[in-house]
Amino acid sequence: MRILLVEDDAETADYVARGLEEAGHVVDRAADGQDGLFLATGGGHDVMVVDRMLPKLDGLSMVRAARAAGIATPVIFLTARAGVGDRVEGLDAGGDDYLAKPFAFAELLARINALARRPPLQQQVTVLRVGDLEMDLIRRTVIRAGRRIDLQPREFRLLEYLMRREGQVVTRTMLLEGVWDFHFDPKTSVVETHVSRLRVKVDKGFGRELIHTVRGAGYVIRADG
Amino acid sequence: MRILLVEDDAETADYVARGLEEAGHVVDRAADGQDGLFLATGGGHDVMVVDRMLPKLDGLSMVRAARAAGIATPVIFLTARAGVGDRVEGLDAGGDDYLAKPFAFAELLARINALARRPPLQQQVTVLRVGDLEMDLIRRTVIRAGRRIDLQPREFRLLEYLMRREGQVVTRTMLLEGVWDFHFDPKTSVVETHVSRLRVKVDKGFGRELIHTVRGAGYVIRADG
DNA sequence: CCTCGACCAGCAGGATCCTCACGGTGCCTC
DNA sequence: GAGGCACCGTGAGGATCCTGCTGGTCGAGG
Repeated sequence: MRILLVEDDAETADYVARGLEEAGHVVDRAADGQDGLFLATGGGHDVMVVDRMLPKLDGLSMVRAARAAGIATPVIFLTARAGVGDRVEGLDAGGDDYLAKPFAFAELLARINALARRPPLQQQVTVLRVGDLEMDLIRRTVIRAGRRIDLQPREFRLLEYLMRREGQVVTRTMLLEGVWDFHFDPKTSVVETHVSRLRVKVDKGFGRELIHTVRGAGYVIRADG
Repeated sequence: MRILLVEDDAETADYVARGLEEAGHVVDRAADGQDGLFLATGGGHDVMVVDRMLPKLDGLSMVRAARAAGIATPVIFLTARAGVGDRVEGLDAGGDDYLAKPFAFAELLARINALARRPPLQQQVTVLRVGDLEMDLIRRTVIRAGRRIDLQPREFRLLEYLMRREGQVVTRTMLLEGVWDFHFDPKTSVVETHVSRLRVKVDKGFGRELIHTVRGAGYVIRADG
């Protein structure tokens, strides 16, 4: 999930961004309302987390402007003030939720999930399965045929990306964007290298291969054939 | 607080869920007894609010099944019928409280708060075990392979947090919130320092290690490799 | 048989993590 | 209230390990 974080306090921003990234999300950051609005209008975010008090352009105005520009992305406001009046103001401006500082990160995460219209925690997909390969997203473990497989962070993201698109050919460009956050061509064989490493761990010694190369196109993960 | 709401009538469910969320709780929802039971057995709820009449599996049976599965979470039943006989039935099944529809939301909230403050009647977990490591929460003692281990308060909380999530990777952010009550990034190596100290006491000299670091993610406690 | 894409071993740089010594804080004792 | 002690957070320095790149090799497809 791609989340836009607009927060001027560096400490809070770092904390939130770190937590979100640990939870597997991609975070775009802005330190003031002007930059925030710019990024927001770029679109492509699933949720925005916006501080009310911001330099240059306050959070309320930023969200109003974004809404006026046709951006419908759900918004959660962060604020030091927690009065009812503020809450109404925030919701009026097009905010969807509201969180008073200081807040527990776990709560923010729960609200983000709620807003993104994802089913609540217990119901989300937490286990991906392709053939006899199994990935538990919460425990962060991968098991094939009963044997645990240890993966590096990047390998884990790569495998997750593939497994979420079982049977679908995934292009290099998709991988570079979704797994590496590269929005350009590195002109190296990063992807191939990691697919190779992944194969050694996931496919080698298990007989049937799951990761297949589609020449000229990309890769697929698939249980059959 | 995390609340499980099991209610098939969408209107009532929306109403209750919204109210609870506004009161600062996190709400997990299910529309029938089967889903409800599934979520309930996932654990982690402080209170369950359950309708008596549910599709697939009625509320009473659901709670009985949950109790049988070792779930001690307090339950409040919602019901259209308000007879004394029903009340007894509900309490017999393992319900803790009872509310007849239509009800005032404020009353539900009050009862939830009352229930959550009460220590659950069933025997709660007082001993955590991971491999040959054993933590007694009441005596505040830790024993591994028959040898007693003395831990400092913070070390104890840290180990407890890990053990309660055996096999699950715990991020630094989770630890900072759950063990330190920090809602910001201290930008120091507090966590690492304490994990290090904990390891010396818990793992050193016991051969097999229980606390593992997952680079780029966090830590896990696990008995096997 | 030639060409181009794919594969992968090896390596260096850098990010992450571990450990340790130090000092601050709060509590207890006298 | 001074002194001592236990506990904990800080930050530096070093160890470890991940990761992206290079370049040689392989093999499919034409």
